[in-house]
Amino acid sequence: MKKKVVTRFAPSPTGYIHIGNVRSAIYPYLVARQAGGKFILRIEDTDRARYVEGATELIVETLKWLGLDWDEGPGVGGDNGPYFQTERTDIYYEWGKKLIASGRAYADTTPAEKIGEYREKAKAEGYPFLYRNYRPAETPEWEVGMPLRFKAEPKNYEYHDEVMGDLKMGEETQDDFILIKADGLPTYNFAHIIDDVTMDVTHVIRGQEYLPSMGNYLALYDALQIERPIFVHLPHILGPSGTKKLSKRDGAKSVTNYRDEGILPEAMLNFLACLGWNDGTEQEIFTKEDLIEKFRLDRIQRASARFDEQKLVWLNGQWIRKLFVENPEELHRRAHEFWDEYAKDTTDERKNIIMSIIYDRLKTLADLRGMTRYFFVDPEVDLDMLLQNKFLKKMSEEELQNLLQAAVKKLETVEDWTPENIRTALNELLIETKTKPPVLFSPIRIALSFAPFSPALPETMEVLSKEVVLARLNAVIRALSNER
RNA sequence: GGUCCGGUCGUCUAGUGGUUAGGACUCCAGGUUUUCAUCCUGGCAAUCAUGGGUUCGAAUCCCAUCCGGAUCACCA
Repeated sequence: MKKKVVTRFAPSPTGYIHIGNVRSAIYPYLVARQAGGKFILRIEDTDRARYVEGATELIVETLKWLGLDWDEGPGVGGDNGPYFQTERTDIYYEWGKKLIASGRAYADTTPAEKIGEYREKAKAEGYPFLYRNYRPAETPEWEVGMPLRFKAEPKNYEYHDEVMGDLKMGEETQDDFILIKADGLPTYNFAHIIDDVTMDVTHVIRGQEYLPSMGNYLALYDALQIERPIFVHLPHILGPSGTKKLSKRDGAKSVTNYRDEGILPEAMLNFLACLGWNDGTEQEIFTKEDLIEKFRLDRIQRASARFDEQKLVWLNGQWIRKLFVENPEELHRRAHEFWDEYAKDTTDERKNIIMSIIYDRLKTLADLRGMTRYFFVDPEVDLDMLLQNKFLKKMSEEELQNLLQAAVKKLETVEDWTPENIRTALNELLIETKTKPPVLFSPIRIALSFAPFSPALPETMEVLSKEVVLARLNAVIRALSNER
């Protein structure tokens, strides 16, 4: 019988999840869901020095936001727990003892300074440092509190990686490495293998920085006589300069930063999944369901990809439009926290109307703040914006003033303030003033909003109300005459 | 330095022996929207890292070189 697919995301709680490492959560999730298997969240918290309070919550929050639900792990439990490595020490000790019994692990009380000396010596003599060349002759019986070291028996290993293909690890890649530290906690190198086997994990999906350690891991699977899982090593995501892998040290933003900047989780998931993966077609927009259906491990790119925020923003614009068309209520809900503080006293109904005329100009939800402020408060009159406009540059201030004056007079006559009536009035005005559309409508648009973008004029005017429209036009007329 | 991985438009990529090397983002131009943005159409843009082979034919197969990245912890 074929084994049930089990994948996992196993972050260490040392801070937020950034763009560079979230793919190692997305891909295992997709693999598990596609196969109808399980996706486990495991917290690798054995490094007490780098442990950050609250980091687990941050991880949970990020995964939830992206829509990556897990079947076992913090918050949901499961039969293979605990899901925090610090709570699993008995399991590691048990497996460590197996290795001691088979002669493949030994207690190593060599002081760090001594190891440092060996390393220096090897470096000075110009050959690679391998601890197994300095293995102590006599070792005490192991007990918790002593470092436990793997005893390498180097071999040539071959293995298959779903992304990288068939690979070899020579003897020089295998060494005596620490399994359990002096603080009684296991190292990643040991713990992840024990956890994976005890949790029946079938696919190890992680960043390719672990590739050079594969010799040691393969040796461990071998010594423990456990079956190797399927290996999937993901290429790195590079920062904007393209020269370095994205990392917190170099200011990589957290996934939730993008949420706060108005990126939709659907867009983020879509973007990240397609950074270094594609289905071979020209499709660009993928829903989570599309991804679950179409994702294939063997189509993951081998080369590192650069993170391009511009494309993310474009994709987000696509998703905002898609969401408005398919589920406007949901878009309104998501937009809720992004409205300008000036809008706090505005009814949801009015906000929804504004959204319906502005949504196709939004690239991020955060654009809402700057792009809709003039609906709530009178904008500051900025005559330069008016006078520098490409259609109005040639006009004198007097001409501009007359034009706006004419607009006021015309709009005053509109009784029933509907977009249709406004449109009709503006069209008549076009004929009466003998001007071209850009020349007439640009100053009106600018006078009403003083914003770089605004929706169609009649709709904007309707939402603003007749009184506000007339007041703003008059304010600009006054400003122009003061200027003269 | 040793080991490992990689290398197609500026960026993300399609491509597995025969293609005018295709698409997307960005940028530019035109059009629609009576303005801006959206949207549509078109354009710029890769001598497929370089040099050798193999072959009638190579981005695709082989070798070498170069360049880039990762990793060499009682971190993960």
